[in-house]
Amino acid sequence: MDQLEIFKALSNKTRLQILQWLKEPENHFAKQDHADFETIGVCVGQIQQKAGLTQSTVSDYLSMLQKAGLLESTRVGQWTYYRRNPVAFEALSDFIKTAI
Amino acid sequence: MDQLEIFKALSNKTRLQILQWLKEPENHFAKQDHADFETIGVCVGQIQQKAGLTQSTVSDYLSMLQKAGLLESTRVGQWTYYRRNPVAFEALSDFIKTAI
DNA sequence: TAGGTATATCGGGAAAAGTCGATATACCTT
DNA sequence: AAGGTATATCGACTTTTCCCGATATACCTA
Repeated sequence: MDQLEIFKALSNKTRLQILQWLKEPENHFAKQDHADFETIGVCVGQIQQKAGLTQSTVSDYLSMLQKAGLLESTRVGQWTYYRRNPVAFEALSDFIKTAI
Repeated sequence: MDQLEIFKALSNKTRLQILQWLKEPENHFAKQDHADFETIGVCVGQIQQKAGLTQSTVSDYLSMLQKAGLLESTRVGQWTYYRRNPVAFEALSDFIKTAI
């Protein structure tokens, strides 16, 4: 776990918001046709639409969050689904409580 | 609590390190003449020396951490002592566990 | 194979953060 | 009051981040 990389990933309003959305997908996204976002996540297009930024920016943001370990992704056909990685948040929460 | 401001404050190697030092001052700093760092904190000069950056940079960093709520400061004579604000870390740890 | 859709990557211009040296401020001592 | 020490603030330069448009890649369907 590279905490510095994680904190950098969290240092952006839109990226923070995306994480909040992905915490409760059913409250923030329309139901998807080919995937249950409870288990596999939400596709890039839906996140992009909600964020109101360009596709390239949102794709960048998601891969940044994934590189930091906060998100996981699954490719299914032409879609990439992103979802929270709960373990990372627990570890980070712990780091904050015990190390700094 | 402005989480975005907090995460920005945490997005720097030296600032993260300062927080780790201030978590256990007795393990990282020499005893001070005029103050007990367990209660009042560590003065800027000692932190600067350990960080190896200029005085102005470290002063900036400390005030940034304080603005974010992570540190508290006390002025005594010509010294300013900085110490952890434990409540802020608990709140942040909680935010990470419950909101994102 | 050709065209359509979803996502990723690349290159760049603008804005913000990192870090410094110089200077200002505050306080202490004589 | 004058000089010394500790910290804060300012201005500038460099590096990084933000966010875009354009293009590439991957996959699907007819």
